[in-house]
Amino acid sequence: MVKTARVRQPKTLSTPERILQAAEKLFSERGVDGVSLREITSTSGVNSASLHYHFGSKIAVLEKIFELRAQPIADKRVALLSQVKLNRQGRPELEDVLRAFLQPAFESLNTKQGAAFTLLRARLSFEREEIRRRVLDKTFNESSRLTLDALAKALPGLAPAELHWRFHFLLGSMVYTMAMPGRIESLTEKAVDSSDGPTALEQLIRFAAAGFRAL
Amino acid sequence: MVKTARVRQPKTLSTPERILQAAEKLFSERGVDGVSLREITSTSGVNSASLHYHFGSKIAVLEKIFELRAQPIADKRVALLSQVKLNRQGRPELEDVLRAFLQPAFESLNTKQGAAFTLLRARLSFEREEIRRRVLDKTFNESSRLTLDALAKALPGLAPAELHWRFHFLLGSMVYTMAMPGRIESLTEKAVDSSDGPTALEQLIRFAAAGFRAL
DNA sequence: AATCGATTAAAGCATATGATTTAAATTTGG
DNA sequence: CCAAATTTAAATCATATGCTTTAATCGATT
Repeated sequence: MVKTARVRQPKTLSTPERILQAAEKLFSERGVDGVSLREITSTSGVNSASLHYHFGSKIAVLEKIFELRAQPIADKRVALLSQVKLNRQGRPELEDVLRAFLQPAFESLNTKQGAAFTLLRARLSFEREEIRRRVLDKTFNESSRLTLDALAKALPGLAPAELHWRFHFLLGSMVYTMAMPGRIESLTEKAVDSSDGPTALEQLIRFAAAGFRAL
Repeated sequence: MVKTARVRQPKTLSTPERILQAAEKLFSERGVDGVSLREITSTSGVNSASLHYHFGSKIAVLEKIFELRAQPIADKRVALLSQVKLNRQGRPELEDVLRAFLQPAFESLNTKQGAAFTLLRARLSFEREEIRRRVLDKTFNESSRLTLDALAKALPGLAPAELHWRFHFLLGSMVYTMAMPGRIESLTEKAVDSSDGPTALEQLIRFAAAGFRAL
């Protein structure tokens, strides 16, 4: 056994990148409070002084992660929403809106890095208020607002209160599903594999579309 | 300002009860890892040696909380499920099954104590695997299994895989809604008040029933 | 009054934590 | 090549943490 084995990555990654990658993984596995700076630095093979040099604090690392990864997802969401076709009445199809909203998050489950961030993002919905507000809301509020508008257009008869409740439920299903890869419900063990992004996406779209159309 | 003010409760509560109540509240607000033993003891006005005397560790406190509060909810669920009426074909109504499953959790939102536990339970869905498995799964698996069976009966045409996915989404919506009292989505600010248990319950039943019936 | 479980204040232990500093070494780009 | 930027090992700080112990006291039951 080599003592204090250096975990030198193939050096395609810069030090800040190594830190962010390790932190992303650790945060997603055990939450922000469950991870220490020392774990981040030892996992990434980076000196603690270097973390301090580049970021300054643990929360700053978290914020950087979001800055880098959440914005593209939100942007993609906005782009997809703007591409949704309108029918003769100038209304989008419900399923199209749902897909535009959900797809960017789910498709990132394909890459290892994306999956870690997706899990982190889901986990963060249940993190301490302070942390949540700091990084989550600001990033996703714009795309969520646009989605709500599009949903309202797709469902002209639906009262705003109902729409908001159902969007809330959709968020819950989405976040819960994204937060569960691997850790399968003991009950649904064989049937549900939340790491299967495409299937999860299609299933959720079908479920939610019917839910939104209720009554 | 009184120094080291003792927070002597009206002594209707025993020391273990005071510990459990304080821990329940703190855990629900900031998660298990976010709370220290010292916070629990100082909030409850109980000596740390007393916590050690009665429980032995932080996790043991958490397990005791679940032992006391989760079982009644699961029991009530089972009771309500057994009372669901069957139609001529011997099938339960979907909405009745959903209500039997959801009601016990949502109605506990009414009392302050119940709300804290409900929030804790929801939060725990996203806690470290080890903690989750330890307290969550074992408590709710039986009632969930019964619910799945009843849902299958209410939806004879539905493939098992679909059923499991949709039950998974239902769990997500439920947990997410229960975990959000107070901390309102900035977006749905006025429309959605997750602390309004009865409304949340009815809305979720309607949404989920339609979702389960999709296709 | 004596007994025994419950409770307390107080201190302690070993370890972990977030953050910071220093001084030397290394890498990088102009 | 050289100066600036980066990275490193190592140590340090003050504080927090989970958990434990001791010795004294309280309170109710016998």
